[in-house]
This record gives sequence, C-alpha cells and structure tokens, in this order.
Amino acid sequence: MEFLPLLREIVKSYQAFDNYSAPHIKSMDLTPPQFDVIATLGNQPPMTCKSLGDKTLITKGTLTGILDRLEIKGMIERKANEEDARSQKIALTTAGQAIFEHTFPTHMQHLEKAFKQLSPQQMVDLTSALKQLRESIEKLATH
Amino acid sequence: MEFLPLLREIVKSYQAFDNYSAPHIKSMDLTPPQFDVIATLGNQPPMTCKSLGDKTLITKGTLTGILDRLEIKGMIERKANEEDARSQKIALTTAGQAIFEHTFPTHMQHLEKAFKQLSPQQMVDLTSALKQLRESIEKLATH
DNA sequence: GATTATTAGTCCTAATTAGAACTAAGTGAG
DNA sequence: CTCACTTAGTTCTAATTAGGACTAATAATC
Repeated sequence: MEFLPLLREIVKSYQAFDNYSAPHIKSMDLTPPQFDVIATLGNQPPMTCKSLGDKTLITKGTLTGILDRLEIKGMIERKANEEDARSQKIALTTAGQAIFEHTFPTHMQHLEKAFKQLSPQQMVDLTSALKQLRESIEKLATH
Repeated sequence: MEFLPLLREIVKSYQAFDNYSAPHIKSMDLTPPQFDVIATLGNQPPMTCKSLGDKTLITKGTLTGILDRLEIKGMIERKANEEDARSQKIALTTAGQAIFEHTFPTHMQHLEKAFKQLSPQQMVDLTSALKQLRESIEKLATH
C-alpha cells in the first residue's frame, strides 16, 4: 500500500491543474473540452473525428456532442472527406481561427505561470518518471 | 512552452490510471465515484457530506446524486446528526460494509500491480515533485 | 466478385460534473 | 433578543463522460 500517497498525489495534481485552468477557459466562453478541440485544430490541416479524438483523448460518443456545440457556435465545420466517405474532416471556421489565435496564447501564458516554480531539469525528470509509470500501467491494461 | 510535455504527461498518466482502474471497479458493479465513497467510509465512523466531499474531492452537488444511488442499492444510509440538524451522518450499512470488505482489498491488489515497476525511492521522489508542482499551482489559484 | 470483418460517426442511456439558486438551521454582532 | 451572515444539503441546468447499439462505407479474404 506504499503506492497510495503517489496515487493520491497524481489525482490531486491533476485536479489542481484543472481547478486552475477551467475558470480561465470559462472566462473565454468555452468549456475545457471545447478549448481542447479548438487548440488541437489550430494551425493544423483539417482532421477526422478519429484523429481529433486520439489527440484530445476524448472518446467518439463524447466528441459528437462537443463538435455539435462548437458547430452551433460557428467555430468549426464538418466537411466531407474526399478520400473516405465514411469519415469527415473537421476544420476551424474563420471565426474559430480567430478564437484560436486569441485564446490559445493567452491560455498558454496563464498555464506557464503554474509551472514556473520548477526548473527545466525538474520538469524533464518529472516527465520521464511519469512516463515510465504510465507505460507500465498501459502495459497491464492491454492484458 | 517547455512545460507542455509535462502537462501532457500528467493528463495521460491520470487517464491511463483511470482506464486501468475503472473496468475493475465496474466488474464489482460500482462506478468509480461510488467506489471512492465506499472506500472512504470503510472502517471510519459515520461522517457528514461535507467531510465526505472534502476527502473524495467530489463537490456537494455531485455527491447528492452519488449518495442517492448508493442508498437505493442499500449500501449507505443517511442518519440525522444529533449535534447539528443542518447536516447528516453518512454510514455504510451492513451490506455496504460487506461490499467494502470484499472490494477494497481486491482493488488495492489490482492497483498495486500498476505501481510495482517503480522502486520505493522513485515513488517518494515522484510524489514529492508532484506535490511541489501542485502546491505552486494551488497558490496561484487562490489569487 | 460475394461475403465477412473492420472502421467512422451518430444516437442513446445512465452517471458524473460544476456551479448557481434555494431552504433550513446555526452563529455572531449589536 | 434580532437581524445579518454563514453553513449543510438538495435541486436544477447544461455539458461531459463511457460504452453499446446502429448505419454506412471500406477493406480483406476466399
């Protein structure tokens, strides 16, 4: 049971980050998943739902609703995929692009403050330790 | 922007853990928050919603619904609080206690496997690095 | 080439989520 | 004591969440 403090700390870190990030995103009239989608589409060629879901870690059933709301807000559009009629290409509209250009840098600056306390070396070390743990968890999950 | 890999890794680690943990909890006919509540009440004297929410990091509006469902399942009961008529004491029923005794150790064993790859020292280091980061984030959030 | 299997996305359901409004009950200042 | 303030929980709403059923289209196999 010596792993409990670590587990607890992972959960609390994640939630602390969320509690810090979410109000700022809300002040831009977006929800966190909506911002995530806009940020992922920004400065990228249009992509399929599948690809968007893989990058944002949002499952397909959830993604449909998020895209519906962004479409109503006029920020994204669904276009037919020439190469594969099963799928679509999701792209930012001009309005969505403008939102991206305004909100993305602002939010990155907001987040950067939270990480300023760590040295670059600490960030590298922490990242690689978490990665090792994650990969060992993922290995088990596929069994 | 050097913090992005770390941020990404925190999110992915958290989700990897969730993806590993959730199916096992579901196999015991509970949802993750329901299990969280049972585990928090287990081997503890009855506690108020407030206290339960603080420990599980579940907000009060959410907690009401989770407790409703656990009450319907006969696992918890809400009892009047003698000392303060505004609040209640939440307690495991006999059935809930039995579920706790069966599912808690089983799930701990399941989780332990995921952390076996890390040495005790690595766990301590990782925990303290995350804690430092979290505390610096929390300091900003209170502004 | 026909059949089978896989893939992409939508729709549906049950549960969670945060936050705000609301009620009831305790606390504190005068 | 009385009025303002705080606290505990419920209720409500809009959005997310995962997962399964479903449709349409593509790929794979024989």
